[in-house]
Amino acid sequence: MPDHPSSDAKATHAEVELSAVRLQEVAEAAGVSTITVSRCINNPARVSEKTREHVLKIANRMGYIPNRLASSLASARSMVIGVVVPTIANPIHGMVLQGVADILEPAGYQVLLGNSHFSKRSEFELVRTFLGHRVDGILLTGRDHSEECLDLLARSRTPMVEMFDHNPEPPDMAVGSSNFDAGASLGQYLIARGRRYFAYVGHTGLDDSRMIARLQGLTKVCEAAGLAPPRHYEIASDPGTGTGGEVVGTILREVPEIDAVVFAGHQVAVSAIRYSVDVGIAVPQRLAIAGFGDSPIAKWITPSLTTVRFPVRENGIEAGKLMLGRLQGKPCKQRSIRLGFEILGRDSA
Amino acid sequence: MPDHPSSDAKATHAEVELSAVRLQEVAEAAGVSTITVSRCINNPARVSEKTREHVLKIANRMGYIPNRLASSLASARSMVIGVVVPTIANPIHGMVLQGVADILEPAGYQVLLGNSHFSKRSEFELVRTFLGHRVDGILLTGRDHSEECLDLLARSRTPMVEMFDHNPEPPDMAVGSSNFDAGASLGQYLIARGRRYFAYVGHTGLDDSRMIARLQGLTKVCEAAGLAPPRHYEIASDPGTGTGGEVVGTILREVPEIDAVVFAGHQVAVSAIRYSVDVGIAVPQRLAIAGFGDSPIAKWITPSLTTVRFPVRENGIEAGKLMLGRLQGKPCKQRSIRLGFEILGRDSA
DNA sequence: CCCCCTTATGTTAGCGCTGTCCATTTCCGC
DNA sequence: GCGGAAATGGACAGCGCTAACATAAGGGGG
Repeated sequence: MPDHPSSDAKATHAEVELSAVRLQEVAEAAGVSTITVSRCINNPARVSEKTREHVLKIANRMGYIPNRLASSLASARSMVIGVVVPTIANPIHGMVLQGVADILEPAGYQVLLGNSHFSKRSEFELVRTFLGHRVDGILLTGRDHSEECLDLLARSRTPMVEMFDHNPEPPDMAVGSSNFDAGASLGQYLIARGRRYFAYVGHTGLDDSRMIARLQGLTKVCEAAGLAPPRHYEIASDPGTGTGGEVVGTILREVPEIDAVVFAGHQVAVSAIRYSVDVGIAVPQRLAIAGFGDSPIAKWITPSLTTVRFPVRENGIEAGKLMLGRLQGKPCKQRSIRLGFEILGRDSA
Repeated sequence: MPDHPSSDAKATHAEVELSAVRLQEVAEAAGVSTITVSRCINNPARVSEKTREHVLKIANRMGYIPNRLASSLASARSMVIGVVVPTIANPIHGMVLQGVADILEPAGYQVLLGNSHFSKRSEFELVRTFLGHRVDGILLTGRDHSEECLDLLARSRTPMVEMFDHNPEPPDMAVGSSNFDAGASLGQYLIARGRRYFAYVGHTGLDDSRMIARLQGLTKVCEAAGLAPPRHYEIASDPGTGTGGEVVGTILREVPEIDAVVFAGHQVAVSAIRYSVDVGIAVPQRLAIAGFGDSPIAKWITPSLTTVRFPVRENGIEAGKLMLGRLQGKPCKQRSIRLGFEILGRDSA
């Protein structure tokens, strides 16, 4: 052991974090104080051009990478945004995330990602973790959150945007299309084309309020048209997998008068079309099939799928913009942005 | 202004970070030192059970959320892993990421996400940013990185895993299937089924070495079989969009003797099938069509697509495990994990 | 009964950076 | 030439936490 008791700890640390250039080293090399180097990087306007160029050149030459942990700790801004999606394996959320990143990354923010697996409990845990990382903002998917989660968010005063669902009175901010309206519109479209007996197929075990809102919208227009409410079925599969076929058989066996099946997702709807064609159910003559969400396969299958297109990437972009506006202290025009949707009337209904 | 000059800064900070409970407050409330509280959370074994329970109960009641910025700064471990993907909008990378997260999140690590948009320059910038955040490890997609990027990684001694491509001699660690071998295998499959004149369709502007490796593998088996090397075409579209049709027309017009087209992606291959059927090109009789990667639509289109399936999620899982092993200091069995692939011989070739 | 070893907790000194306040310099009009 | 405003740079303290060392307390064998 060396006989420099005061530098022991430092020496040990230096071994761990080998050769990391610190602000102070740059300052010494440039012959200025540390705060000046800091300002050259974070607040260039407060430093003369000459000094700035000189310092930045040296910092660059030394391969200096500012330690954002220290910076964040001292300034209480982390330049990190936490994003919770149900599952990143679903391309939809991938595209939302792409929109988010396309706005946030150029502004210098990084995305900290978490998968809730459609569980409010996991969402809460992720929010807790994100707050531990002192993220500057949090984006959540949907408008259905646990009480304690919202409470935590409110108490921590962390900006939050709900994405991918419409919420006229969000806890903080929100972006998305109305799933209720989408369900209603699709229902109207089908009713206008002569459908009278509906079934709606959701997914068990996915605590997804958007799929429920779609059913509620559909139910409303059924009632308004004096029709029976849609029969509600659930299948135990991921929205991403193609196992929507068998349920069609079940439905027609149990309630033969049903002439339209609306699926909560598009992949399952496509697999239902595939199944129906295979077993000789005429689509759309005998049975209309429709879904929510679009994909190449929905367009290319025969008959092509009548479905609802949501502006997916826009969700992410608008959410990112909303967050950015808040973080930059701009006056917020509106807390809730309502996005539209489009009924893609194709061959299956 | 209050007359406590020494507490001015603190007061201002407190206003910003309203009501954040600190370690010290918990310690005072529990009647122990700060380090004891810290240990209760991070190193429970080093504290008696009685103390731990008592402290954790109080921490919980006070709603204490440890500040990981401070923790990371002091301990030089951030519990964050940086992941770079070309674009998260591509479901493939979404699934890889899901695999990564499924391993890393339960172990207490968070994923910091970055999109390189297939640009090595962006990848480098992201790595720089990640290092600024002092991530504990970095996952990159593919094995094609800029010199300065690898240099930075090596100098910073940050663990790194290359995902989604096979690299027998990685800079640090690697996981993936050999794209060269996949190209070769698909070529052999097609040659065995009587194909003699190949075209390969890649994507312009996507600096994606995996697609090139596939072509090289295909080229090798062509040469080995005494055939002409594949004619190389490129289309200017995302792999995700379905614009592979027109190129088939071009190919057959320019080189009518071509009897097999291999696409670098599956979406474009599917759209090529769709196009061919529409314009009356007999698939596979007149023209074999094959691709890389699988999806429901590849299976369901008529004729269904002959393609190569890669173990996508496994890539993420194995990459996560490799990283975790390194971070936990376990002896590393192998630095490079070779994953397989599967030729899905279907109707289109 | 003392010593050494193990276990439990405390003390100290930072981790690398930035906010605040203050000192100095520069520049201008009168 | 002088007072004062504006521009520029610096000293200091502290963000909230943990590594390392120090100390205290218990426990068993010689």
